[in-house]
Parts: sequence; structure tokens; C-alpha cells
Amino acid sequence: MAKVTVSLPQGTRDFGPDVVRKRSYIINTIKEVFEKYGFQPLETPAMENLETLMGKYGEEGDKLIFKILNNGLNDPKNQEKGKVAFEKVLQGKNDPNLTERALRYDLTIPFARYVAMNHAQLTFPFKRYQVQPVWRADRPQKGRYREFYQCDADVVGSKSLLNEMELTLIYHDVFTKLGMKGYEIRLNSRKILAALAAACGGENFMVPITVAIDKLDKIGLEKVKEELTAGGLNADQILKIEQYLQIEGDNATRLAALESLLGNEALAKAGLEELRTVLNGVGSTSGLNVLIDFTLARGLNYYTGIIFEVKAPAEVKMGSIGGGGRYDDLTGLFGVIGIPGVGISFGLDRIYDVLEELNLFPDTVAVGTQVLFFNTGEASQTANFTQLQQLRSRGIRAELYHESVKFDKQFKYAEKKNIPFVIIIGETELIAGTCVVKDLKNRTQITVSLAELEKYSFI
RNA sequence: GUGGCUAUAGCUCAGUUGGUUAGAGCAUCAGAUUGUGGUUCUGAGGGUCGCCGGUUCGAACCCGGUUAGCCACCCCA
Repeated sequence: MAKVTVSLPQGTRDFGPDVVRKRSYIINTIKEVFEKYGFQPLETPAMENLETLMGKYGEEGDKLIFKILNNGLNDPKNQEKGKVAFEKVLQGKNDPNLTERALRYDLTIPFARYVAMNHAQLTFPFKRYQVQPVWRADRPQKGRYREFYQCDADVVGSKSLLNEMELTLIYHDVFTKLGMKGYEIRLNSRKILAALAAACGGENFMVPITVAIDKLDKIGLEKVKEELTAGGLNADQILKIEQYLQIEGDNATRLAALESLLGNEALAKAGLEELRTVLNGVGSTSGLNVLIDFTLARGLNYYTGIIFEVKAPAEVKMGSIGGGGRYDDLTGLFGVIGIPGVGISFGLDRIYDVLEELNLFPDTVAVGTQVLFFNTGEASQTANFTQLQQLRSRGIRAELYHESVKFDKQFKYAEKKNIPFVIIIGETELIAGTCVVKDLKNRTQITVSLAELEKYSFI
């Protein structure tokens, strides 16, 4: 056996046939729902100008952007500039003389760039969905890769909370279609978090407060309090945050509790109004599981209104499988102001793991070829081929085994490829004008005439 | 980016305080049998023990480096 000397870059994966089928099943389900709600597809390049991406994801984010080395650095006329640029890179700065392009880090910023560039031509509200890979130079670990897919849907050019309602229902539709019972959509509003910050030390504390709250279910209340103390908040303020975090009960109870805690803050009032509107809007949908969760913060600071997060069913311990929120001015980063938007994202890899763990992939997803014709030799080849093409013309996925070998091998091939039906036309059948159809799953077989075969449904 | 754990056949793993030719199960291939397999029987192939270097008479085992995977932190999907 030849020794394999090739490998994959760190944090990247190949997807074999079975995995691609299952991933496609999820992606197609999501896309179908997006389309049903009037969203349109968009694709953007794998690479963007580095300038477009830098500074959009915070200091940490910038470090995780994969940069692309410029071509032509060996050209004598570029060498001097390249050397100077390299010195800057060694100091942690970028220089277009060395790198001016980078792999996209998410789908939101490229979308914002697209909207900024095309806003004059677009019909607003513009509803787009996008399913493409993104790249991060993070260190890989479980459920975390350097190349992974994002599935996003955003609406820009509308402030209506109707959009939030629809996005909530999209989540519901997708997870219901995937058979994921027990998932949970959580809602909060950044306005309420801002109100909390205003009541506890001022707007400047918004970031440290949200960052700490975001970690609540991971590190616990005590650690959050420690972190807040370290962030410069005093005991009274922390007490108020603690009261805030301890709000429990059903949605109505929670809303009422927040009202009494922060009701005199204008932002809190606005946030509560948003949440009530969305809840009432989607309230009657059957099976919908929406929970107000004031401890939901989400790290990204461009969110300004309602924020979403979807939790996997509790029994799988997977945490978040989707998230999103409203942002007031995303394209402002690119000089086009006044285009508000709201968007959500699905965590494809995690959804995959959840479906796998709960055994929720339908059996049909694994089936590629539906029918295998056994190769029974030269004499029957024409007959087999005729029937093979006949089935194909009906849209049935079928193949003829490539050589005449013992049945044992042909059966094993069918089994490995998860082919549910086998058709045998050998000498006996050739004379009788029939064929044997064997159902490998039930291990039953029947002999049918060729005329009957033309109408046989392989389910 | 920081720290910890791991790496032996295609897969899952054994491998004694460092000591002859590194093993098992599954998988693969061949044969027996049969126009209907996944049971059985017999046999075979397959590993410079992740890679590079060091210590030693001798290294899968000890040491250093490196790469990849896993876990935690940071951050995040």
C-alpha cells in the first residue's frame, strides 16, 4: 500500500457522499423555508478587500481574519515596498503592499458591502438569504472549524417588527420540518440591556455588562458578579443586575417583572413594547416555543433591537443552533446611512450534530441510487440495459453493476451504497420476459413482467 | 494567540521496568459452497509504531522539536 503523504489544512474537512447528502438535506430545508417567506438568494466572493473586513469584528476578530498574500512580491519593483510592509506586519499592522485581500469572515459584512454598493438599484425592503462557507483563523476544537458554513437571512430597509415576527416563524418552520421537537427560540432586546446599563453606571458599561451576562449559563452568577466588579461596577449596581438576571416565570410574568425593575427607563419601555409586539404577532402559531430571556445578550455589538437565539433540545447539550438580531445602521460602515435591518443565522454544523444525535435524518436522505441491476452476463446485457434506461427515463436513479461477478459481491455493493432495490434479469427471466425485483430492506422479492416493471414504483 | 492531553494495520484498540520476527477484533482480498448475499470454514495481504532529531549495545516505549486531533481559556458558529 502506498504511503499517504497528503493532509488537510488545520480545521478543514472533506465531506464524503453520505455527509454531503445529509448536509444538503438541512441546507435545502432551510432554503425552501427562506424562499417561502420571499427571501432571495445572494452569493458573494470568497475573498473581500481586507479593508472591507478590518475593524468590523473587534480587535479579536481582526486577528482571526485569514489574509491573502499579494501576488508579484518577487517583482523587483515591488520588493522594496514589500520589505517595508513586512516590517509593519511584524508589528501587527496590515499593509496593502503585502496583503490587500482576505477570506470572508462572515456573511453579514459582505452583505452590508453589497447593499451599500447597490442600494440605488435594490428594491427595499431587500430580503436576501445566503448559504456559503466562511473562514476564521481560530484554533479548532469540537464543533469549531476554520472553514464552516453560515446560513443567513436578512431583511434590510425596513423597521417593521413584522420582520422579526417572520424571522421567528422561519426558525419555527425550519426546526419543525427537521423534526426537532423541544427546540426553543429565545428573545430579548438590546434596548433593555441598554436600559439596564443606563440604570447601572451608564451607557459606557453596556459592553462589559453584556459580555458578562452573555457568559451567565457558562460560568454562573457568582463569576458574572466578579467580572462586573472587575469592570468597575459598585455593589448597588451589581445588585440591580442580579435582580435583573433572576427574573423567571412565563413570558407575561417576566415582562411584568422587568417593567417594575426598569419601567421608568425610556429604553426599557421601548424594548418591552418590541417584545410584546413580536410575541403577540406570532402568539397563535401552534407548537411555537418562544421564550423571553433577559439573560440573552449576544456578543456582537452592532445589534440594536430584538435579538434572537435558538437553543437545541435540552437532551443534546448543544447550546445555540441559531441566532440573530436587529441592527439599525449596518451599511453606515460603508458610507450609506439609514438602512436598518434584521437578520438570523442557522448553525449548520451544530444542527447536523443534533439531527445525528437524535437520529432525525430520514432514511431516504441516505439513498442515492434506488435500483441496482445485477450484471448477469453478456447474454442478458441488452435486456438489462434497456430496462435500466427505461427506469432512468422515469427519473428513477438506477445503475447496472459493472461486471458479471458472483451475486455475493453484487449484493454487498448494493448494501454498501444503501441501494434499496435490486433487479435481476438472467437467463430464466430473459426467456420468460420477466424480471425479479428484490427489496433489500424487507428481503422480499417478486417476479414481474417487463410491462409491469415499467410502472413499478420503487419506494 | 496561551495552556493541557493524545497519536500503533483501512477502522477500534492491546503492547510488561526499554530487549528477538509489533498483536487482536472488525473490514478487505482469495478459496470452498450457492443463480439469491449479509451465517460458517480455510487462507492471504496490509504497519520504517504521525514526522524529524537525540540518549542507549538496543527505542512503539525515555528526552527535545514539529505536525495534526481532542479539551480548556480568549472569542465565537
